[in-house]
Formats: sequence, C-alpha cells, structure tokens
Amino acid sequence: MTQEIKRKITRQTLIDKGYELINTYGYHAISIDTIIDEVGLTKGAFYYHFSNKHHFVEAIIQERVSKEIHSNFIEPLNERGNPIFILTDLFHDKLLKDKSLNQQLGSPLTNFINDLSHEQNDYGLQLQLKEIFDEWKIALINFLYRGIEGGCLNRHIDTESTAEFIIASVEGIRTLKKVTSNEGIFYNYMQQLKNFFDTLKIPKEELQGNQYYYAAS
Amino acid sequence: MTQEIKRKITRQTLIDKGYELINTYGYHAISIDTIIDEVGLTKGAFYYHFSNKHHFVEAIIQERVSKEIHSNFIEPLNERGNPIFILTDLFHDKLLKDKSLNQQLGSPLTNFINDLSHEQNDYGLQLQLKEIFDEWKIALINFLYRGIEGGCLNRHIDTESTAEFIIASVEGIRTLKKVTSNEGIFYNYMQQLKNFFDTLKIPKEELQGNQYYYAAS
DNA sequence: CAAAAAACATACTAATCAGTATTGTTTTTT
DNA sequence: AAAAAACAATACTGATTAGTATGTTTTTTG
Repeated sequence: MTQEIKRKITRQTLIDKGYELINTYGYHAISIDTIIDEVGLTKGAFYYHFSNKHHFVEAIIQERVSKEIHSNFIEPLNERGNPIFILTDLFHDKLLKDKSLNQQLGSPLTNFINDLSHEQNDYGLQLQLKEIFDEWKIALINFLYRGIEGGCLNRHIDTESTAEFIIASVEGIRTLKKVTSNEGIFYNYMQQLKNFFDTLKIPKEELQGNQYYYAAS
Repeated sequence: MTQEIKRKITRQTLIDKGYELINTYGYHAISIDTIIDEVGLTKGAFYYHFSNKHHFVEAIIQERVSKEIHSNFIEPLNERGNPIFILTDLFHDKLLKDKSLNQQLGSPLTNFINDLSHEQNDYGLQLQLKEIFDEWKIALINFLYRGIEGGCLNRHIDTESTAEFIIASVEGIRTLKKVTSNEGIFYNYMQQLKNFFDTLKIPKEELQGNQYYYAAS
C-alpha cells in the first residue's frame, strides 16, 4: 500500500471518530487522548495530521458537518417536480426513515453551533458554521424561487423568511428529539410542516387550470 | 445582616454567575475556578453550597433555565383574548423587543440540552430539561384548547403537534441567531409564524355559519 | 541499496481540572 | 462569656488536559 493512501486513511479515521464523539458528547467533553485511544493511534499520529484541536474540529466541520447538511438536505432539492411534494418527501424520509441520521443525537449543525459558537481563540469556526447555514438557506431560496417560476408556489411568498423558517423548525425539532420520550414527535412535526406548506400554495382564486397544484392533501 | 441572608446571597451569586457563564460558553468549557474567580469567592464557599459540579448545574437548571421559559413563554399564556393575537404579541415582544433575553446567546433551554444531554454520571439532568419542555408543551396545548373552546381556533387542529411545532421553530430560530449576521432574522421569523398561525384559524365556511366541513387530512 | 523524507510512536511537560482536608472567622446559641 | 454551629478561606491532591520533543519505523527517491 502506498504511503499516500495510508496517510489519507489515518487522517480519515481520526476525522470520522472525532466527528462521532464530538457530535455525541461535545467538543470540550472529548479529549484527544480519548479519540486516539478509540482508533488505536497515538499523539504522534494526531499532531502529524492536525496542528491543534481547533484545526482538527475545523476539518471535521468542513468534511463531515457540512456534508451531512449537503447530502441530506441540499442535494435532494435538485429533484424536479412539485416543490411541496419534494420537500414533504425529503423531510419525511430523513426524519422518519433514514436510520443513518441517528436522530437521538440531534442535528450535527446545531450541536456544533452550540458547542463552538463562543470559543475563545476562534479560528473562524463560527464563520464556517454560518456558511453551512447560508448555503442551505440559499439552496432553499432558489428551490422556492424555481417553484414560483414553475407556477407551483404562490408568487407572493417571501422566499428568504420561508427558507429560514423551514430550517429553524427542522433544527429545532431535531434538538427536542434529544430530550423527549415522545416517539411520534417527527410524525407530529410532519403534520404541522405540511400545514405550513399549505400557506405557500397558490390561492384558489388564482388557480386556473394549473396542473401542478394539488387539492388539500 | 443575618446569617441566613448572607448564605442565600452567596448561593445566589454563584448560581447567577454560573448560569451566565455556562449558558454562554458551555458546561465543560467553564471551570469552577473560573466561576469563583469571577465572583470573588473560593472553593470553600462553592463546595459548602454545592456538593459537586453536577448538583450545581442541576440547581441552575431548576432555578434559572426553567424560570427563563416560565416567565417569558409560559406565564404570558394566561392572558385572555384572541389566542393568535396573544401568541403573536408574545413572540414579537420576546424576540424583537426584550433586550434582557440577550438573543446572541441563543436559547438557554437548547444550550443546556446540547451541553448536557449525553453526560455520563447523569444525575437526572436530561429528565429535568425534558420536564421544562413538557411543561411548556402542556401549557401551549391547554392554551390552544382554550382557544378552541372559546371559538377562536379551528376545532380540528392537533394541539399537541401544533405546540411542539411552535416550540421547535422558536428554539430553532434562536439557535440560528447565534451564527447568522442577518439582523432581521427574528422579523422574518415573525412573518412566517403568523402565516403558520393562519392555519389554526377557523375556516371561512364555518365562520359564515356553514355547518358542513371537510377534514383537512 | 543508501540517504532522505514521510508517517507514526513514546515519553514527557506545564497547566488546569474537580474535589478534599484543614483551618480560620463570623454568627448564633447556650 | 463560652460553646457550638454556620460559613467561607487556604492549601493541597491526583487525575486529566493540550501540546511538545524526540525517537523509531516505513516508504520514497537518487
């Protein structure tokens, strides 16, 4: 095995375990010793790949937290069709079906925001997390805009505040899942999210033979 | 000054500074030494009042986090009138006017949930936070129920999921406020929250005395 | 193959952590 | 006024922390 591959594997092993542990227990609760013990490596390996703990978590945010939002909540927005169907299906899949999201741990984005938002010696961690949020928001805004252009959504909706509201609600419900014993909390959430999506529809008065619109679910 | 008063002041001083620092930087990021230095006390004082750090944060949750939710978001629900007006005014006041809530720090409830949800040697901290959430939820459910009984809200709404959705959205938006530079994020939020509240209103058909109705789902 | 560089291991340090043991100082009670 | 109790300060401990300095092994390169 070539050196380059081995190096990348070692680095990735540290990143993956670090993400898992920090997302579960928090940045300050997890020591570097714990991480290297878990993967069977040593300080030498860790500090060869990362200059300090801050740069380590910075890499984790770039390579894992960002990816979690991108692959799960941004990329699916490229699908074509009725935007309300797409959004409903997307959140339904991610919250109720996708076991890989390990919902008992909440949302990684919110977890890392809470963990790192007031760090001293901040190497720009806040900015990185803000950018993930911004990307998600812009993707949703464009998605909603396409829905309006395609004649599926009410052209009077405010795309920015709608996008922010959707993100806030899903991040919020994933946080509450961490403490509640209500197993149906995501099912309940989908119910109300659909109600909210109804406010994005084209009013009946304007509905004149629009093929994409669907009557009350 | 009597001994009892002095004791209570010392205790309260520790609780207040602990709440402030832990809510800002996190439970694991703040040491007991930091807290006592900030208030000019010593370890002797701290450990006379609290047996350990866990019981300390337990007291903070009981006496400060719980109170933040109660006084700001639960007690105002006792007001009488149109429930949608009351809720709209309440959130508008708390998010856009009340400077004491120091919104750059996010929501204490979410902050503490994220900080303590996966503690080892958990002295029941999760349970305490869950109870705050439950109290808030039940208070909202009862509030919505009174709105239905009073003929102000659609009697077909699901009060539980509606309550959960409102809490999730406001906790979510307060979390996003921590990283965003968008100063108007709470204004935008109020806009969409009002849209959501529209889904709780009594349908026009019923308002006009029409006895017929159709289920929304 | 040998020298050089890369990738990781070992052993340490100084600082900080939660918590304890002891002592000192007020207040209250007797 | 003496004794007791309450409250807080001082000085410590062992464990853990992030980070460093220096080895050792493996791979690449001339």
